[in-house]
Amino acid sequence: MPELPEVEVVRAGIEPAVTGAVITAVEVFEQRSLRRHDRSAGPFADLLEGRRVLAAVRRGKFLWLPLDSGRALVIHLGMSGQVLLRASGSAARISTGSITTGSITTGSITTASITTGSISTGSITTASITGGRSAEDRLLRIRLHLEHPVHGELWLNFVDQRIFGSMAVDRMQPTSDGLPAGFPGAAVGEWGTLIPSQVAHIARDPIDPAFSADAFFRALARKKTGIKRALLDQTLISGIGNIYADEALFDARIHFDQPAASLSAAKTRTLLASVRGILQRALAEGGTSFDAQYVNVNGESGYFSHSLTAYGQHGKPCLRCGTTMVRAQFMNRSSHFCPRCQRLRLP
DNA sequence: CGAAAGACCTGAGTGC
DNA sequence: TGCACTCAGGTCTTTC
Repeated sequence: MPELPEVEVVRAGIEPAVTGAVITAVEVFEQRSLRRHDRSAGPFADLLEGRRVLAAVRRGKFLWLPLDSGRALVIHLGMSGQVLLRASGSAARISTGSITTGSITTGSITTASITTGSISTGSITTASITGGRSAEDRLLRIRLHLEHPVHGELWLNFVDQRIFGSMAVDRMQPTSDGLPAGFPGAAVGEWGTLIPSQVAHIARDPIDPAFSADAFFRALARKKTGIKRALLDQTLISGIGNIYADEALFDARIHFDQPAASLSAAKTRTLLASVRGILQRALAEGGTSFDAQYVNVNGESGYFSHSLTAYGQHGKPCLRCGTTMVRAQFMNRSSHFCPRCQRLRLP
């Protein structure tokens, strides 16, 4: 369940390897991973091969690589997607029975063995071998071959168990406010204020300098739905998923089903501060590097699970008051909260 | 039009 | 051992 911090870790991780690189070849192993690609503009691979990548940009959970063709490669990780850098020719997809896949030595990079520890929330849980193929092999959906002027030949592997994630080549359009489309905001060239058409309807995320808190508050006041549903609505505020929604609501002491329009102005400001605090803390903990990108884009430990105070904490005492945390069904998923700190207050 | 429900997905885990 | 079933949830589509 990659949310904003996890996607930013991916963006920052691949940025130095993809910026300036030329896409020399594209392999698609799973057509369903191209579900969001509009073929009317041309076949996916044809629109990529020979193009140079200009940058790596993110808004909310969407990531895109602007290309010198004027289009962009849009990446969404869905629930289980990963973007993994590998040295060209590493063992993934061609290994035969070795429990370690992709052991490479390239410059400062020493290994790229796929993680064997379990990741607490989704993604690849083990490097289990099936028929001599590692999890990364079996779940590899798309591979881009890159030629970088400094780093040489690289593979960018798109790995995705549940195929909720996707890649697509999309046309660009100006942002509605004329401001930089995402992070990083500094426009280097004219693409800075252009956004992929399929990302244009997504709101800015709360750590975007151009995010409008007032517009968010006004949108909340208009909503005839619960606050958590509003937090998960990417057209109101982007980057928040089930985990960080629960964390922020716990921090702000708000019940997940509290009507959004019923929150006081002060309470909505508190909530936004909680959201920002949670995301910034996760970002600080998830700092990554080019090297780390070779191992596991979600970080070797997977999620920022060690810092969770609400999500998955049902049955454990509330960190504030000691009351047993509970889990409730909500939108076909789970909400975790403290029944004492986060009471439903009907108007 | 907005809100809610359904569809899309796979593999780990559970109960019988 | 095997089988049916449940669960995880981001986003798009369909329904009301």
